[in-house]
Amino acid sequence: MFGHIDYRNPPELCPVRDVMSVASDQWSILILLWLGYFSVLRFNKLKKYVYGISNKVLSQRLKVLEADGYIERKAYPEVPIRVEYNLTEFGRLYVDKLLDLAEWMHDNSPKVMANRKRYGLE
Amino acid sequence: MFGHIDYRNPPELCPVRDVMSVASDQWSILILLWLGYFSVLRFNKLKKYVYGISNKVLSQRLKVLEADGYIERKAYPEVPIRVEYNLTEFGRLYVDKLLDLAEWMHDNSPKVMANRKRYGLE
DNA sequence: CCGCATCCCTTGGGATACTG
DNA sequence: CAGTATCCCAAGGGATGCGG
Repeated sequence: MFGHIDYRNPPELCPVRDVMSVASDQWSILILLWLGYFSVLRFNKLKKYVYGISNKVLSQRLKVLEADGYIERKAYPEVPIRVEYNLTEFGRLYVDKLLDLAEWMHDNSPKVMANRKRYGLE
Repeated sequence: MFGHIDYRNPPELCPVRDVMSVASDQWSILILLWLGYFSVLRFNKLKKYVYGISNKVLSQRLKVLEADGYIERKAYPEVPIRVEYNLTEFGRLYVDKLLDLAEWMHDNSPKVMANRKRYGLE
């Protein structure tokens, strides 16, 4: 344990592992970052920005992120229907952390790449 | 793009996505956190703490983390062989960020869980 | 003890077509 | 337009046994 967190448990018994598995999922991170950048995005815009994501995965991730309280979904009953996604206040807090992390990775990716090369992988 | 990072690219063209895919992998995170906590760990200890990980995945993640420069592997040619893993200086920097994130998730997991319940999932 | 090699299996996820 | 439903595939990952 680190202070009070015990990762030495399966996800069912460790909320942190559980929460983390959603929040640090690759696709979810990208979704959150783009929502942070644009504030509001519709399904197909999101799909365009989160390059390579499929319909299925996008809608699945959006549902989970909504359930966990990171994002908000608003549907306007027009024809054709219009749906908008945006961060909640909670989600915004998390995105700030993600941005910090992303910035760090950007700054250090050259180092990582150099390491890989030297190591012989890739 | 956020400043200068363009996530709107496949991982091959976006180093950040690439680096992130290693660094924010679920198993890798747990490995790094435990190494941060104990400073030095041997293979089987690691396997014990990173609950649920298999031989195969553990050794694969260790190799990648080493290649990317987060950890260091030292093999002592005894019989039977002894191998120790520890963070590099670079890895330590990253773990500090992870710890911050983990702390945040710990603090907020009740909120997330409550959200989920209210949402009806799970 | 470390960790590779094997085998097998599950399941995440891609592509596409379709509907409210 | 926003998603669901379907089908299908590749690959990640678990368990185990062996070898250095």
